[in-house]
Amino acid sequence: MNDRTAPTPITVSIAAVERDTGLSKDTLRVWERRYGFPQPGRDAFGERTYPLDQVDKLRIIKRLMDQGHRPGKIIGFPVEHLQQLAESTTAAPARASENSDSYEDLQSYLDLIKQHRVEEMRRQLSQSLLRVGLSRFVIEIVAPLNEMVGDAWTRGYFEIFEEHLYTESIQVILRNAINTIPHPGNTHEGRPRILLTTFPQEPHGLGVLMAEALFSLEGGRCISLGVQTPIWDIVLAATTQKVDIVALSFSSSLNANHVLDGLNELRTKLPASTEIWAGGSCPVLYRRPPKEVRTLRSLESVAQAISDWRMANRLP
Amino acid sequence: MNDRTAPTPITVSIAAVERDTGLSKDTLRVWERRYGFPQPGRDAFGERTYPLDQVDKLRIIKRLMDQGHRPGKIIGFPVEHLQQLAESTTAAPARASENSDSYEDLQSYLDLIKQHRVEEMRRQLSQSLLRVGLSRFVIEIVAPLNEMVGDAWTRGYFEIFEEHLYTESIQVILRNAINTIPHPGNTHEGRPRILLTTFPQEPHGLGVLMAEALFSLEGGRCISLGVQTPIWDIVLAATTQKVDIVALSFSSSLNANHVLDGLNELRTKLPASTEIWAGGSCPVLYRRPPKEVRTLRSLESVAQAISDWRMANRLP
DNA sequence: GTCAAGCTTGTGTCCAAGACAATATTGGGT
DNA sequence: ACCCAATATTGTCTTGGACACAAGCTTGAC
Repeated sequence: MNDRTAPTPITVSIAAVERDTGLSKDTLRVWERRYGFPQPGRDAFGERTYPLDQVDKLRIIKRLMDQGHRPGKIIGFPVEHLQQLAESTTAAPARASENSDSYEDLQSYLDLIKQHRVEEMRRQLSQSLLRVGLSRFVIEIVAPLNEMVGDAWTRGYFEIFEEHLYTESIQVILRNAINTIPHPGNTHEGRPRILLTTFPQEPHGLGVLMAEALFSLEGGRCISLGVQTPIWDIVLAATTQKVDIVALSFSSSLNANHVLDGLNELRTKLPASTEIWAGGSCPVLYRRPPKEVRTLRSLESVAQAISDWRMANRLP
Repeated sequence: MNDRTAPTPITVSIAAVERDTGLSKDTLRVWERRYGFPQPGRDAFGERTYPLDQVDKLRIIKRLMDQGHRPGKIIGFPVEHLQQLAESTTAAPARASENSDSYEDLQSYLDLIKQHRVEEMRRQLSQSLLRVGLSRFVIEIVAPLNEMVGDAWTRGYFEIFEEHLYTESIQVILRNAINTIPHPGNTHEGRPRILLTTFPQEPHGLGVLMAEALFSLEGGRCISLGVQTPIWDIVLAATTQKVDIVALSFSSSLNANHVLDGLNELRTKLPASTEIWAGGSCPVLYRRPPKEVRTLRSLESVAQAISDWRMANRLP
């Protein structure tokens, strides 16, 4: 580490490559051994020195891997081919299911992000929120937008920082809106009490925030732990906070077995009186829905779920 | 990695220890070889399994190293001795500067967390905010509280979920407060424009949020990317957003070399006209401050830094 | 045709002991 | 008391082998 790059600025150390590409040192060495790429030179001390063009290629490969490609398949391709591959999937698949009007609206948000007009995007989001109300805003605008942004990133149309800009904006708007929801009066005495968080492997927090908005609108009392809470701590928190429901959000990037195992473990450690609700875009939730866990297939079903809970627990 | 902790929940893998202590795998192995500590057991596959008490001791050692101690000197001491050492050097100076009154107040927040009275804590935080104003609230209450909560967690006094409850509460209060700051008028035309984020290894977002509050109060225009932005994306965002300053937050758990290398690399990739400001509790920032980077040793210096920038750039 | 279970291959992480540059500390000479 | 050189400490890099976990493919049941 340090400035070995300085004397010969055309090559960088393995630590720098790890930083720049996100590929671990171990991975870099094992690729070199197995695939013959990258093929760094050596400095006077026998340590690897990576030319910049190889680092660039590694960055592209990493990006394609994030999109689902496997290293062994693509590592041999020349850079031009890889770039083609990254851009070839960029074509926009028109979404037939959306009605054209709202789809146009949503698309305009993507354009604003791509043009980096963050303030204008926030202004328009706020306007939409005021126009349609928080519930419809979350269900009809934020949720599909999330998906479109995720898609756009997968296709390489968005850079990571553009996704960050979007996420931060939505977060600001949603948190602000949640703050304006009046605290539940005594009609339901703030029940159910709902603990919201994600598993340790899940860093995405927008799902939790959307759920918090909808639950709060229904008069539930939300206690959010943010993201990435270890299972044992979820149990501790649920117990000490005396919650009725533990609600979890799962994105599609998660490993199916981890999700199911985690939910089962949580189920055994929580008292039976505490319900577990799971939602999000993770496919396994709906293809092999775990027993003893309520899966919320869509955000529209949140209101019904709360209503069901109140019915079952004899609350108005 | 993964759930090898599940069958015997009292030990953790080397990757988990690296994540929790900030000590690299290489360092952990070489300490074991040289000093005989830590001394993890082995699982069925011959891989290291660290008991939790050893992880705790490692955390204390890391902390003492951040204060200038050297591993070889202290690694043999028993835990109690290390704790004494840690408290004798940290506790006194930090608290002495506070008047006893406010220290009592801060302590009462910790008690509220420990009793899980989240709503009451938020109410009191809001009151404090109203009483002293956002600037003093951030500097005199949130910052020392963060430190105390971090301390409490390393000592095992807090569970992870209690830290999450605290973090979430502060986040709600701060974001709400930031929202109420009126947008800068045309006195400074919203300059400087400041990009805020953290490096990929840094998941803690409170530092960014505190900085955003203070910068905004000074009339700067903040663009936050949230946490964990790759260096290359920081450069892209800084360019497209035409920011004057890139501000980064570093917690003490980060590896010193990674921080310095990352800052140096960022410096070479950003145009010279873009300043880099670095703040947070990471000791290396102040023990070996990198050239061409402005380090903000304390939150109080934020106002001065903004003022300096305006002076240097001929703005009122 | 759909889905679960079993099998094969790909892939990342871990292990070992040795080497050495970078940083901190000590000692000696002015 | 100050500065430079010698010495000690410490973190990161090296090699090649091993193996668990995940993705993809095939088989078989309904």
